[in-house]
Parts: sequence; structure tokens; C-alpha cells
Amino acid sequence: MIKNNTNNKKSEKRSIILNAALKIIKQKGFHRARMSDISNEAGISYGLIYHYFKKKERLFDTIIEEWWLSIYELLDSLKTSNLNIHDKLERIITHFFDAYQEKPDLMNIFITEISRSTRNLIGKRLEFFIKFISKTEALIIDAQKQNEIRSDVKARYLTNIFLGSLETFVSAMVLVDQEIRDSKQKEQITKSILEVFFNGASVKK
Amino acid sequence: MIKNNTNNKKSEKRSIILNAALKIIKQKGFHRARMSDISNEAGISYGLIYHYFKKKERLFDTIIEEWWLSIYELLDSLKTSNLNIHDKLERIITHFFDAYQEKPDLMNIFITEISRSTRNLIGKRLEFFIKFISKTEALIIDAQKQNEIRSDVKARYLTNIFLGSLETFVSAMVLVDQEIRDSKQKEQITKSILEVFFNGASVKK
Amino acid sequence: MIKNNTNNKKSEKRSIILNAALKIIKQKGFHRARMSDISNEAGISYGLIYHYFKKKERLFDTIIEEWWLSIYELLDSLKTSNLNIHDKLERIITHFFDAYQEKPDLMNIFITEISRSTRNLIGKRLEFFIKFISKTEALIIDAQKQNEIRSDVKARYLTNIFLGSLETFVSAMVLVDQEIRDSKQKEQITKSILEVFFNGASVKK
Amino acid sequence: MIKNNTNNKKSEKRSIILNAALKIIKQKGFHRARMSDISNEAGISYGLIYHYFKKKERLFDTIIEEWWLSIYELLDSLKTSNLNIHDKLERIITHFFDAYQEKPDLMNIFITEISRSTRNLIGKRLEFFIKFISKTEALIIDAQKQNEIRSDVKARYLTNIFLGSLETFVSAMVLVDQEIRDSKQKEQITKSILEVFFNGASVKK
DNA sequence: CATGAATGAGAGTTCATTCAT
DNA sequence: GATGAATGAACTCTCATTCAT
Repeated sequence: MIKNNTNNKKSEKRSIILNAALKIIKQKGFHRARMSDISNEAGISYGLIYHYFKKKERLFDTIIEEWWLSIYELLDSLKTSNLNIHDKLERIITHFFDAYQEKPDLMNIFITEISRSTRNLIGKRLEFFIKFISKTEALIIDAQKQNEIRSDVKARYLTNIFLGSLETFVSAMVLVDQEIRDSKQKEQITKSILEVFFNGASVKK
Repeated sequence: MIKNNTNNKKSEKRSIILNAALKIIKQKGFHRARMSDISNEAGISYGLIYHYFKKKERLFDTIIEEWWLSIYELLDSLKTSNLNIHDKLERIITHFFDAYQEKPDLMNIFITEISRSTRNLIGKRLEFFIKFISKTEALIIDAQKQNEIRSDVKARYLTNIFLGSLETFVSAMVLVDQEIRDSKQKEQITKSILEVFFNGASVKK
Repeated sequence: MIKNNTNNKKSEKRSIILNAALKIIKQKGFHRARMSDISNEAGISYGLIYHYFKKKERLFDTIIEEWWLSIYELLDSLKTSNLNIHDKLERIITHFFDAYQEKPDLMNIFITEISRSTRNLIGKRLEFFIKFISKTEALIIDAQKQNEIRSDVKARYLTNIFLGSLETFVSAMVLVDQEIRDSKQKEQITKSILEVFFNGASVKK
Repeated sequence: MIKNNTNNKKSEKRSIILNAALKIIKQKGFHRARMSDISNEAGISYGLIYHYFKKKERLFDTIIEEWWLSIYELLDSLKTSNLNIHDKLERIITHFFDAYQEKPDLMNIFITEISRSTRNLIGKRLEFFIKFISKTEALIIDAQKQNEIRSDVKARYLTNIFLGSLETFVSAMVLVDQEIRDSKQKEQITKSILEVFFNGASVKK
């Protein structure tokens, strides 16, 4: 019992640190986030952070990993689901929007520190990113095979187009610190992305 | 000992510094780029950088500004041109691809440091970004008025979708340091973006 | 390798730094005193100075403050004492001479960096100085009210004359790094200042 | 003729630089006064300063020297004059007050940079200072020999007391950037210094 | 004479990381 | 576990001084 309690405490502290790091990194960016800022935010001494994370980078990596795993989980479940491609992509969009509402700090870091910065995209981090693209591409490929979607455009290209569209909306929200006002707006954006992706911007005759 | 820059004109020094900065910032990112790295790369003393640019940030700002101005020039010329929306967007895509081939370092910085990092998007820098979106949106709005393009999707949404698609391709090139292998591939990507944007990913029946 | 400061108490470190600063500032003046000089003198790393004092200026301010507080304490006790003005001024002289013997470095800094430099006399520092003059003037005013001292010369003028006389002696000691050789000399100077201040330089008839 | 003209021009530039230096050093102190500040103030390039003064220190030394020479001239003339000691000391006071009104910048530098700072009082500079005291002391010694003034107080002590009184008034003016309001005030201060110096602060019975 | 581009030693300051308690 | 004193590499920025033109 006691041991269990201790372990819980331990994992609790870890979690407090991670949340503090999330908040500070969002505010200042990874480079400008000081360990002391994080410890202050967490209400602990900065020495303690080194008990849980050997280096500053480890903190960052842990945050990133958590993010990716949640995405992979979704993508893997979609892979084996019976949904059509339209609904699969809709789920992806929803996942990002929900994530933004639940953990805006984490989403912010994803956009500003992970998604694009070459510097952060080295080694393991780049692998995470590529895996994300590939898993999405896999859904597209399946759809092409099912003839749900055009095959005269490379699956990778279609993936880029879809993820790019989505990311720009998420970026816009993040960069202007804008909340999605209501579920109606959320729906509207979701519908727009999917509508244009599937049917194009041309005027329908 | 050999004064190898003596024959360079005064104004060229500034340019040499900017190019060196471009290269180093690409390699290390803005935060990790040391002034001494840049001066080494430029083959000058680091004191001289401060002769031309008061602060490290100024260097960065100058680089950014140069980038945006070239984009604005294009967008303004498209605004007054007689091209249809398809051709206008094609020009934008071409501009980015050409820029990537001519100044890959600059494009890299655009993607990794400007395009997304919230930290860098403060004040004037954010204004640049917003202006870019708005100028693109203006083209879309014109097209909607001309009934070249759907009006049942907000112009801002269409803009996000188009720019997001494009940016993802550029990012992919940048992040994997991948050259566009040949003009055929360039054409193919361009065509794919436009095709999906205008006609959608659905299978045409 | 030998940890020679381990046995020092925490609060002592601060004091060690202050004393080292005192010595170095005396030698080189505030501007030329390097933080690394001070840390070397103190036998610690320069990072530690920043642990105790946020900025170089803080170090200086702390030293100054310590000095003034000791003076104010004296002046306040004299204000409420029953001593006549002659004895009060004698105590002030003694205080300066004693301070010089006990902490010559501090006195040196008082004379060379605080007492006169306009640059250092800004804001709070100037207030300290003015307070010092005013507190001394208050003693003179009391004496005038008691008719112990002439009232046909402004109290502020008398204060300037007295403090000026004293300060010049202290300066002379400091500037030639001259010790007060013996208590006899100390008495002689004290007597001379008071004698001339009260009775004048004219030949007594 | 032409050469003469050139020389005049030359000495004119020199003078412009010196005045600019005076102003800037007053504002910022010697250490913080940049050569470029001085050249800006003088309206010339900073390279040119090095034509006239080999080093920054030379500028400072030249300013100091100019100051001392004007004092020495006065003291030497007083030495051989037939004035009584009261009038001699009055002339000294007047000299300082006049100097303050004519060249407040120079006086400021005298007080803040020369008069007290140990750091600046090295070598030749200290000699200047000592010579000043000695020349004043010589007047006092003469007066003692003439029985114009007490001999039971060391001449050096009397000198310190007199110069200290004077300096404090000058300092007060400089430190609060206070002009001597009118000649009446000037007279009053002069009279007070002399009155107390010769007759003391005690109430006359 | 005059300019200001060019140099580079130095100085202050920051902050990740270690480690004794 | 927890603290925060202690360390010192790293970095930006300043500015006196030189020198080619």
C-alpha cells in the first residue's frame, strides 16, 4: 500500500513537471524556457527535475512522444476500422481540434516546435514525423485501392494536401491564440476541409 | 594575411554577411546560430556584423523582410493581372518552388523559423504573416466574385486550404533536404495541388 | 580540489563576496573591477556572485547601503543625545576615522566612488547623500536654536564647511593610502578641525 | 599666411574636440564617454580624434592639465602679491566660482573625475593634485610667518580645512546642477566660508 | 587632413547541470 | 526524494584603436 502510494506520488510529481514544462515551453519556446521557470511553475526546486528527466532535452522528448503516441493510436485504429475515407479523415480533423481544446499548450508546441523546426527534427524526432505522414498515407492508399479516391494523383501528394490543409487551420488557431468559438464553427471548418479536399474548389455546374 | 576581401565593394560586405547568416541559420536555427559562426562563415570579424546590423535580431529581421517583399511583389502583380485564378495560384506555387531552388537556405528559414514559430511571430513579424494570408485571400475573393470558384466556402478557408497544401510540399522538400529532382516532378506536384484544389480528390465519375 | 569553503556557513559566502568586492573596487574602481576579479579574490566561481547579487550594480548598491546605514545610525543617536554640539561633531569625526581604520577599503570607496562621482549619484544614491547632509544639518540647526553656535550663518553653510573640512582630511588619508600613525595624530587632527571650526583660524588676541 | 591659417584651423579643430569631450565626459563620465560620442558631438569622424590625441586618456589628461594650469597661475600670482591672507583666500574662492560659471563642464569633471577618484589620481595626475595643495599651503605658511593666522595649528591642517570647505560648496553646486543664482548669493557664500574659517562658528560674546 | 570600415580583446550575464546536504 | 548553492562554458554586445583609401 505504502509503496503504491509512493509510486503514485512519484508519477504525480512527474506529471506536474510535464504540465509545467508544457506551459512554459508554450510561452517562451523550448530554447528560452529555463529549467528554473519550469520548476517555479511546478512549485518545486529545479534540482528535482533532474531526478525525473536527465536533461532538458529529455523533458522535450517526453512531451513530444506523448503527443505522437496519441496520434498513432488514432491512426492505427482507423486503419483497421470499416469507416470510409471521408469519415476517417473527419476523425483526424476532429482529433486535432479536440486536442487543441483539451491541451492547447501541447498543440501549440506541436505546431511551433515539432511540426516544422528542422532543428528539432533530428534523429528520433524526424522518425516520429515521417511515421505520422506514412500512417496517414496508408489510409489514403487503402482508399485508392478501394477506389474511394483518385489514383491518378500520388497517395503521398494527396496526403500532403490533406494534412497541409488541416495544419494551416490548426496553425491559424494557435498563432492567434484563438479559441474555436463554438462547435458550429468547428463543424463548418471540418466540412470545408473535407468538401474541398474531396470535391474541389471549382464551381459545381 | 592576404587581404582577400579588399576588392569587394562596401555594399557587398553587407550582402556577404547576409548570405553567411542565411547559411548558418539554416544549419543551426536562429537560436543556435552564433554571431561568431556567421562572421567565420563570412570571413570577417564579428565586430563588423555589428557595424551593419545593430543586433542579432536585426540580422534576422532583415532576412525575413527580404523574403516577404519578394512574395508581396508577386501577389500584388497577380492582383492586377488578367490571369484566371487557376493560373494565379499556379504562379504562386512556381514562385515557392523557384525560390527553393534559388535560395534553399532562405526557404528553409521561412519554413522553420518564420512560417510557424509563435515566438518569432511577434509584432512586425506577425503582421508580415497576416499580410501574406490577406493578399492571397484577396485573390480568392476576386475569383469568387468572378464566379471562378465556389462561394459557399469562406474565402479565408479556401485560402488556408490552398496555402496549407502548398506549404506541406515545400516543407517536405525542406525537411528532408530534398531537391526537386527534375522539372517533370515539379510540374507533377504543381498539377496535383491545383487539380485536387479545384476538382477534389474524389473519383470522377 | 580541496574544498576550502565547505565549512563556511551559507550567509558567510555573501559576506566573503562583499569583502572581495570591496577590495577589488578599491584597487580598480567600480568600472574597472571585473566580476571575475571579484570571484577570484573571493575564491569562488563568478556565477555564484550572480546567485547573491543579480547585477554588478547590486553589489555596489549593497556596499553603499551598508555604509550609509552605519552613518545614519550614528547621526540619529546624536540627534537625541544630550551632548553639546562640539561633542556631537567630535563623535562624527571619530566615526569617520574609526571607520577608516576598521574598513579602509569601504572608506576608500565612499570617498572615491560615492562621495563625489555625479555618475554614481543618481536616484537612490543621491537620496542617500542628501539625507546624510540633512541629518548633519539638523544637528547644526538644533545647536543654533540652543545658541551654542552662530545663527548669522546659514545652517546649511555651516554644515558644508564642517563636513568639507572633515572630508578633506579623510580624502588625504585615503588618497595617499596613509594610515593614521598613532592616536595622538588622530587627536590632533580632530582637535584642529573642531578648534578652527568653532574658533576660527585667526590669531587670538 | 597660408600656413598660419592652417595652423589656426588645426588648433580650432583641436579645441572643438576638447569642448565636445568636456561635454560628453560631464554627461557620462570618463569611462562611459565613447570616442564616437565625442566625435558626434564635435561633428567630425572619430578617426580624426586620433590625429590630435593618440589615446582616449590623452584627451582626458589634456583637459585636466588645462584646468590645473589656470589654478597654478592664480596661486603663483597670489604668492607674490601683497594681499593679506583673507583676500588671497577670497580670490581662490572667486576663481572656483567664476570657473564654475564660465566652464561648468570643466568644473564638473574636476569634482567628479579629478578631485577625488583614486583611480584617476595616479602618476602625473596625483602630482598635479599634490602640487595644488602645496601651493595653497605655501600661502598659509606665509600668513603664519606674518602672524596673520594661527600657528598652533599645522599649516597643512588649515589648508585642508579651507579647501575642504570650499570644495563642498562647489560640489553641492555641481552635484545638483545648481547655478549660483545671483552675485548676492555668491558673496554670501564667500563671506560665510571666510568668516567661519577666520573667526569660527562659535557665538561671539 | 579626414573618413569610417574593420578588428578583436574583453566584460557582463545566462543557465544547464552537478552535487553536498 | 528534495533542495538550492555552486560551477563555468557559452554567448551577445561594446568600443578603443588601426588603417586603407
